[in-house]
Amino acid sequence: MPAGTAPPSGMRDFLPEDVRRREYVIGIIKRVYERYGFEPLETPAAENLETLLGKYGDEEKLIFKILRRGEHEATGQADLALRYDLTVPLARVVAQYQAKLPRPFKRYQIQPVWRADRPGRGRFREFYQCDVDSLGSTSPVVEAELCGAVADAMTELGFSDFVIRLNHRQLLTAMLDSRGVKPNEHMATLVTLDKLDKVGREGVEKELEARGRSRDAIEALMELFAPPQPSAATISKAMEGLRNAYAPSPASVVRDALKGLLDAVPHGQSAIANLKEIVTLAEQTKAKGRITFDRSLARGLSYYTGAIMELNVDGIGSLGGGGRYDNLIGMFSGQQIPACGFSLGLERILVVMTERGMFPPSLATSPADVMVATFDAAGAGPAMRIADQLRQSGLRVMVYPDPDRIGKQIKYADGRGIPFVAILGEDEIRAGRVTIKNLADRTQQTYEQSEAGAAIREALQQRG
RNA sequence: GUGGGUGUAGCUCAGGGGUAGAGCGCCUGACUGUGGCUCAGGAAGUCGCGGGUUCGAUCCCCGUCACCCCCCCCA
Repeated sequence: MPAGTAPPSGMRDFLPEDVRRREYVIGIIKRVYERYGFEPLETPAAENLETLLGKYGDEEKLIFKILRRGEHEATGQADLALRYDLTVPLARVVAQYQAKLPRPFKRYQIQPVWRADRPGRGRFREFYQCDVDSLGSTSPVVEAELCGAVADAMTELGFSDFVIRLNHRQLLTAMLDSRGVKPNEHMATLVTLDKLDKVGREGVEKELEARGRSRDAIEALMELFAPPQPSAATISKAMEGLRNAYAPSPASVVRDALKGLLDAVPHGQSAIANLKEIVTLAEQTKAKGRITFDRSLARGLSYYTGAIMELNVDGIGSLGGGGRYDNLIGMFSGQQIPACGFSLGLERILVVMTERGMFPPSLATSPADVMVATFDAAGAGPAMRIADQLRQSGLRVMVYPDPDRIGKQIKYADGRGIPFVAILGEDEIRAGRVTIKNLADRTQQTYEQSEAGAAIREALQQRG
């Protein structure tokens, strides 16, 4: 086996069938985002290295760096890097074009990003993100609308079991402060607590112990982050018919949970008020009944400053996430512009949709409606002429290029799912006619060449 | 980065110290202007790579690489 024909690890080739599926999903997401007034944006694959550094926290080791070129290449130094996400490039763009862009500015962006991660199920080194962001407003309307747009897109894609988990960075900070966790230990502690939904309470306690936390400190943290679930009955009622592990909660349940937290963490007051507003507003959107408050949701990126969100379905990691990042743009321009966004992971969505068979059958389309078959080289000219004629009547037409045995040509068309073959032999050419063979019902009929297009269109319509 | 598993034909995989197998796919013909079925034939593999043991290794041993799963992290 000749080695080295596989694409780089964690990166994929997309064969025609793959591209159709991807474009189907991207098309739906775009259409939904456009409905909310988001505008398209694209940025280069690479950014100056300094643009990316210092924005992500300790995930920076996963950035794909690009060596300096030419005579400087030997230094092994990098000056560029492939973009790690779409949010930091957006912040750069907004800082760069402040005068040109409206405020608020709403944009969506669907492009690949690169991470030097170890590939795994639903995890790639090159993958597409579908970002929506609103810049220039601190209103909770922004968060609520983003949740609504994401829920709308998921629903249009056919998902019925997704949940948007919600939390707040400032609330997390207040919670950790209240239990005596030092600010420089916040991130590491949060990363551990974030695993509550995956490894459970025991797993988290073990990991905290391994990180050197005292038994008392762990108790205090768990009491706050993983309290016994008094409302479990309410929740299970609310999620009747849903089989996912993440339970959406009615807005009232979310508000009750937040009220309870306020007593324990008075310093989280403004964050809690903010979350309540978001949840209440989101009730008026497609996110209604999809949102749940999750006090252990942390998210790794360090640029978040306010509300944080994560989109989940059962069986795979998150399908997307986002949050508010009011200070990021200021890192580029000096002028603080508040911002909030949400990112959908296209590949994860595709993995789940493929497993669940969520693509419409019409996606398995053929490359053409008609294939023109000929018997000898002399037929090539007439074949191309009639192909052109058929295209003008709105059909997708390909010409089989070689005068292979006719059976082989028909077999090719059949194998590609092309429903009709236009047979153009000596007899037909002489008579100015063409034989149209319907592969599905094995019938064929000879037409005047000028009438063939209409006949095929009609037959196609009847097939649906 | 950790633990486990797998590397044999284009694909899915079987086998086994003595020059390599199946199914599917592909090509040719039966059928010189008609596909899905059938039949006959054919092409195609330094058995992941390097070393060791052996008269002889694809098989046993050591190393190495790649891929898959778990942990980890994320989209």
